[in-house]
Amino acid sequence: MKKMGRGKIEIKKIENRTNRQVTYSKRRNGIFKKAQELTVLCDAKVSLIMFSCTDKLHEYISPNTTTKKIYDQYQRTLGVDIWSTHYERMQENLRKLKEINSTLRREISYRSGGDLIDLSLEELRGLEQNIVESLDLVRNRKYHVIKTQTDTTKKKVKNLEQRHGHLLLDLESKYGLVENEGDYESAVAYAGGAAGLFTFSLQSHHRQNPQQRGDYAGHDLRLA
Amino acid sequence: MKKMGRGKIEIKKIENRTNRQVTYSKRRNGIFKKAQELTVLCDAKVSLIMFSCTDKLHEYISPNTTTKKIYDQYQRTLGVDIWSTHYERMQENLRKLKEINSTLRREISYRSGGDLIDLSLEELRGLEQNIVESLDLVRNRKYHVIKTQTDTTKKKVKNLEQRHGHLLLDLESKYGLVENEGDYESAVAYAGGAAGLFTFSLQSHHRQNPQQRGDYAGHDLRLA
DNA sequence: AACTATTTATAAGA
DNA sequence: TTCTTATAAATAGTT
Repeated sequence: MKKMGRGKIEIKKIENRTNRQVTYSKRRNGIFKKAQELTVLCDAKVSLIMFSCTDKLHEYISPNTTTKKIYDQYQRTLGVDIWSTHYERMQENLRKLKEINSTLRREISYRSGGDLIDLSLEELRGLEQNIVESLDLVRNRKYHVIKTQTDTTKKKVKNLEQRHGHLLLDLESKYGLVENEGDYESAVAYAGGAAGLFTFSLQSHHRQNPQQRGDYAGHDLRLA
Repeated sequence: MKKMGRGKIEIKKIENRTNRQVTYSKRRNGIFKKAQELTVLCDAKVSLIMFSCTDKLHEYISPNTTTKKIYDQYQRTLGVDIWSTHYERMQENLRKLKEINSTLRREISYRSGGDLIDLSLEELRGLEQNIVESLDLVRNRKYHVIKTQTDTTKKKVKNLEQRHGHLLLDLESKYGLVENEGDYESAVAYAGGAAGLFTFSLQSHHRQNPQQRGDYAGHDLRLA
């Protein structure tokens, strides 16, 4: 058993994993002890955070303070805190978003007929013109949708009528002339699904319930 | 000269200021060296922040990393990060604002006649109704503004006419009958400031330049 | 800041 | 991991 070999080591990465781990553990305790002694002897505040090469976390923090406090003071002392880029950019983003938000709200308000007192006659004319054009677009779209739905419904009806006709012919060829067409409705019901379209189509002649207006103007857009 | 006395010290606050300062300085260097050695020997990452009792800052940070990175990893490792309250609340705020923004944009888009493909027939009806009502409000406001301006103009004209009449009477009483009213215009000019109102009033019968529509629809609302 | 007697930390071995 | 111990390193008191 040789006891020789204890001695100076070169300061470079210890390649032997176990050895490195042992040294890490020992020296870590050494530094922590030193940090604690410094804290006491010199009335200092120390934050010491270490990650081993396997990313194990070890920390020393002086008593009567916290990591956050040290860090806050660190930032304050450096003046430009290390988050400034990230953090201030965030703050700037927030500010911009709020500004844009407010612009958007104002625009919606104008378009809804609010805050008009702010607008000049010229601006009012522009706004009116703009709303008229928008209304035109909305109406065109509405008519398009109605027409599409109507066409679809017509096709369905036509299709049903054809099928009804075929049914009648079938029945006639199998059982002779059918005198009573009272089964028509049940035939439609049997077709399934299409019935709803009639209801919808009829609805398109009802007037809009004024309260439904809120669906468009009533988003709760305030911030929490 | 006694050389004795070097030796063990008790770990408690050094009361002598100078002594404490010297010890702080020496031990600080000692710890920094240890930290650097640990970094190299064990491939660890170390963040060491110290404040002296006079709040002087000293820092060691392992090469190839930053204090921010260490603290970010520290947070991640601890799970609950110490800045969550401030930072994450900010992030949440940003998210909400963006969401609201997008809602507002959609609403404006609908109101301008865009993205209508997304809307059901019922929604289109609501939107149309809403725009009709808004248009009404805008038109009412426009008429009100026009009427107010017209009334103001009328009053100004009436006032000018009166003053003109008084002028004529004055001239007449001083110099006898005035036959030529060619001075009317200069009299108006002399009244000052009111002339512009005629111009404005006349403008109100011009048609809106279509390009001015952009005043309302053309805000650049994209984020940078 | 430099010196050095001593204490303290620690590398290698068990 | 922890203990041991020879040796290296740190440092308290001094200059």
